[in-house]
Amino acid sequence: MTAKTTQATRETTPIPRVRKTAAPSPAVRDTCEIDYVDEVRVQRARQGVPDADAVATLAETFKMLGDPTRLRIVAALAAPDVGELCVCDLATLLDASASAVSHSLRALRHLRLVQFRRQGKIAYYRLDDAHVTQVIREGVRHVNAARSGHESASRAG
Amino acid sequence: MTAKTTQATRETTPIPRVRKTAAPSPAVRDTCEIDYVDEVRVQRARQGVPDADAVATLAETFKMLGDPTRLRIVAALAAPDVGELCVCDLATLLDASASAVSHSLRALRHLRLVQFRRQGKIAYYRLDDAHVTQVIREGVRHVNAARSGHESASRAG
DNA sequence: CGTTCACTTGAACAGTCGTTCATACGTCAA
DNA sequence: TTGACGTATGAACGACTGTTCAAGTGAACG
Repeated sequence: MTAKTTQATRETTPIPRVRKTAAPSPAVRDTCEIDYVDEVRVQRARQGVPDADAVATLAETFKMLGDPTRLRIVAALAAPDVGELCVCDLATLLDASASAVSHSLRALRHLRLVQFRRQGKIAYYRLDDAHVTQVIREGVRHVNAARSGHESASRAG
Repeated sequence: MTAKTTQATRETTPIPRVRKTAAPSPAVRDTCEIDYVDEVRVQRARQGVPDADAVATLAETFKMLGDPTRLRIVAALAAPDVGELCVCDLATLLDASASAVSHSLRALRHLRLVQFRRQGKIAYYRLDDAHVTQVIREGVRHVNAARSGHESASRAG
């Protein structure tokens, strides 16, 4: 994947540690004694962490893809030239019950990851998020590559 | 994100449905009566779904990122020029207990998403998967963009 | 040594999750 | 209208998850 990671090099020299200002009673605290082992990097790291709401949203999306059934549904819909599939076909090709598929689709719909239309009795579902589509496609490609070829082609970040 | 999605156009004309060959007793089956509503697309979809092991691996990775604490840890380590952080600093900047952070890091380590080195008492953790690093960075960027700017800039897949 | 500190780990608990089962809804054909 | 069918949904159940708490490990230091 050639992720251009601009990370700091390994620090071997000990960093001057910053002590906490007026440390609270040791029984209450569950973090360590030192305020920051490396204050500069903590500052940088802090900027990389979004606020609570954004983290919750992002985590929900990942969690949605963390279930095998939902992941397979999304992968099926993300396949080239598939576009849309009905609940029946999804249940058939995933070898799952229509109920389980419907429940999964409901969850995916709730997060706006899929979209659906009705045509008579049949409900056709399709993906509704380009980012997720891209992530899934790359993820599938990555996992397949890691299994067919030799393993780790992308260690380190 | 401009995900170039090559999906089939919406099908408006009804598709000749393929009936199941010798349908089993209706009480046993939980899928629908029809074998395939759209056999061609099901074939394509099937190719997009990896085998069970690959799906499990991919799902585990997503599930790992689906927890807010672990996601924040990874996001912190994925920030530019951070490289590595110790458990103490992570606990401090995430406002979490050292125990919770250690447990989360253990899980991330188990999936080889992070790597660590020891220097005396301190354990320094860094990301160990370039794909995950990239996905996290793009995810953070996406969520931030969706929150600051107008909302859905990337509907449809 | 013995203490302190950063970190790890196991147990335990409350909360969440995904499935199945039964049922209900709306559509279509007869 | 009646029945069949595709889908949706709520309840319920077992399984899992992430946290806290308490205890433990090994390194540094006096």
